[in-house]
Amino acid sequence: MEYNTKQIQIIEVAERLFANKGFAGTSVRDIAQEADINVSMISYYFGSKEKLIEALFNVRMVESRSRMENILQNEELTPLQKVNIWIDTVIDRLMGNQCFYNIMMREQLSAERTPIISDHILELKRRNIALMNTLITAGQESGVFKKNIDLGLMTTTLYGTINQAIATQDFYKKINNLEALSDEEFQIYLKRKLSVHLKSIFKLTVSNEHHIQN
Amino acid sequence: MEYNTKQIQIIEVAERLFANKGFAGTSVRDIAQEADINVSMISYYFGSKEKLIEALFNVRMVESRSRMENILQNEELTPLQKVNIWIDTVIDRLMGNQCFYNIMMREQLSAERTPIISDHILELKRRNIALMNTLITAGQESGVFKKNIDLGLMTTTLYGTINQAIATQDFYKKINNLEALSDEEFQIYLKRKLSVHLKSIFKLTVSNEHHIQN
Amino acid sequence: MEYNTKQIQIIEVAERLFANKGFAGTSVRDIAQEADINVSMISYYFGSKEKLIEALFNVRMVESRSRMENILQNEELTPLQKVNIWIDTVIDRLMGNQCFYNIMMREQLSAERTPIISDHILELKRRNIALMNTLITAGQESGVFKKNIDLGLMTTTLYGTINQAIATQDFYKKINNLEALSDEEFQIYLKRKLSVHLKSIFKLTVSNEHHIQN
Amino acid sequence: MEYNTKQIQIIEVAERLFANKGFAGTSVRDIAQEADINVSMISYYFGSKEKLIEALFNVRMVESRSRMENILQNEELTPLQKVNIWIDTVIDRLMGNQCFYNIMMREQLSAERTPIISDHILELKRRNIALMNTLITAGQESGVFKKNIDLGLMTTTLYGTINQAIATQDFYKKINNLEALSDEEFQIYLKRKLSVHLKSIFKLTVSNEHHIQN
DNA sequence: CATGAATGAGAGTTCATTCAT
DNA sequence: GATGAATGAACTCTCATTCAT
Repeated sequence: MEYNTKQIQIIEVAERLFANKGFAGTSVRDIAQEADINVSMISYYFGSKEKLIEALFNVRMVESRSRMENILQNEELTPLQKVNIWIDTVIDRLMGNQCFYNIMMREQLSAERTPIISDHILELKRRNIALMNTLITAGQESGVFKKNIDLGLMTTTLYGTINQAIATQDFYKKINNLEALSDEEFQIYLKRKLSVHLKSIFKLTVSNEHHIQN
Repeated sequence: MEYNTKQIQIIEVAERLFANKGFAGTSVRDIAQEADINVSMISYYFGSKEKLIEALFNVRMVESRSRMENILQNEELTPLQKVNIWIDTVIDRLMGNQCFYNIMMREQLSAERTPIISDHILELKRRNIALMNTLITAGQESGVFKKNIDLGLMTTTLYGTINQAIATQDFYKKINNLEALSDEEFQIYLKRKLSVHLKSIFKLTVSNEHHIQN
Repeated sequence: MEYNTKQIQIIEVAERLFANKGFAGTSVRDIAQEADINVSMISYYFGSKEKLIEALFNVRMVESRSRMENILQNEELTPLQKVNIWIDTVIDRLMGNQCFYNIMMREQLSAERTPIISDHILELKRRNIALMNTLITAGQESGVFKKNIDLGLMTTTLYGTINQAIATQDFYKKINNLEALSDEEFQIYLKRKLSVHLKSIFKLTVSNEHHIQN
Repeated sequence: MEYNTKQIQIIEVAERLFANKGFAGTSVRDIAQEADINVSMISYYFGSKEKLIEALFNVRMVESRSRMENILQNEELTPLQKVNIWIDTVIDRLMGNQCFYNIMMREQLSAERTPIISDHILELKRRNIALMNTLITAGQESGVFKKNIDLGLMTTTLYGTINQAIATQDFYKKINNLEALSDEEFQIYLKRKLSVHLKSIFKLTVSNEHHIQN
């Protein structure tokens, strides 16, 4: 499905507003005003407000596809290095698309799910789990990773920690007296912190390396 | 602030609906219908829809107060035991009030925050961080906990993992072929899994014990 | 029809609010709050909001009765003196019950009249016209008043001027730089001005005296 | 500010209803029904019910502007002739826009004034007083008008008498047995009566002419 | 192809009144 | 006799969408 310039523009405005005010809390008039278009354009271009958020998911989901497949194919990296790169990739992806992942989080919290969106999310998760499974299994076979790793929960911790960090970043800023930092500086700071934190957790939880180190 | 039986009933219905459909996505007529009361009752009892969600936060926040203070005061427990009990307490609390914590999560995701609610959340977090800080510091002083623990991120991982697990429980059920389990059974299963998983992470990340054990 | 203390209290509050915000613009809750009583009291004591304004008219109309009859019976006064006293009486009555006459004015402006109130007003006017008619006729017979006086229009001018003066008193104050005066002082000032003004008009219009004077 | 045909139509319906039932007593549904439009049109075209009445004042106020300025510029007329023409102009204006001046009267009676409307009224009055002032002063300078004329009160009498006559026209009709007359006939009759009556009052009160005549 | 006008449904809230006590 | 709880209707306004052009 291809979208023209105007549609992309609408989608981007909608993405920001849906993230800030929620889907139901955002009116098509809000979107139209921010995007500087006529209200009827949303229905005209997408059919309905519902279809607009579906379009948003289409665009963002397609974008995120086939980005991670490459990590695994690099044969020069150790499994742990791959895990670390993967962690950084997820951090970058989530932090770089906070609006979108905010909407996705909301959508997951919702009981009244739009099938198309649910399908998108489900597929994305399956793919992520599958990729990670390949990665972990390879590590286990070469003996550097523990057996009995609950992949589902590890993924939950990875995504959950990042999502929670994004959702509560204002609080984190306040608690750690980082209010002097600019938005950009703080984003970089938080990414770095999350990276170290999550890699540490994964190393300790997943790998056997620390046995040797200590 | 005290609420009568009818008000409590309305709050409970509202809690469920706000969790399922979001605040903006839930109309006062939806609530009235579910609670089998007249639409005007919401304004009558709470003043407005906005005030209703504030009342909800008042009730739930008051409930959760002074539940955890007791853990720390038990002098027979080791710091790690306290951390483990604390983890289980948080899991029980979040999983036992999924609706409410769903709403709280949504509220955090929102840019347009209700001041009263934001204040509630901020205060709750400060209290949690402060409590955990006491706990961790005690462990560090007795030498069983590592230095340089980022408490903010540890808390983020704890709450983030549980929240993510709750938000994606349907997916988790599907992935792990647990669809045969009843809702109740699955809740118990998930709690157990989360407990083991998070305790493991905390033990590995926070304590020095594994040096000796291994 | 007799009203108890509480009813009188409600009527007085209602009178002020109806004057300030209009009948439709005043809610029974406004009245109840100002009168410091329960909302249901209005219906309880008067039957309905509609009946309340009727009660108000009952009370005020009864009060104003038989006040003017005495003027005519004083045989020591000349017809013109009687007219002048009558003018002052009307000024005092209207200015002293501005709230009530405000409501009466509004009621007259309304197309959707309450029959009982309309009847009250109609009866009051008939009485006033009849009284004045006696007065004027006596003056005409004794030769001091002109023939061909349009009593209806003279009354219209009398009441119209006073009502207009009351309605536009803020403007009059501003125009004549009287804003330094206290409310009470200004009321006295305006009464005096109206008295002189209207007496002058009536003298010139009604009596033959100025022929002699000049 | 320009209004399209539909807006003008709505304004006209609103004018009549506001005059008949008051602003608060008229619902937007009433207006919509009478104007045969959808309820939402009022908000759509004017923003709100409040803005609708402001629009009404905008329209009517603009209309009445620069109508009277011409009277003064005619150099062939004597001051008294000018006053008489001015009286007829005011009668025509008020009687020809009874609905609007009814609303204006109500607005003046209200304590809770809409600033924009109050400003309109204030400005209109200032203009009228200023114009009349020019007229009277010229007459005084040429010796045909008395000194010491209270312009404010004269204006009050002029407008007050006409407004009162309009407000009580049903009563006047009844009192003078004019119920056989059609509405139109009665309007003409009343205009004529008011004209003679007010001109007489003004002549007697304002001019010195009658000194000579008698 | 794109637009602004227009719509009916539904939003949250307030209304005058009634009911049970 | 008096009250506070509760009601259903009505309020103004905004919603997503459709229509005519």
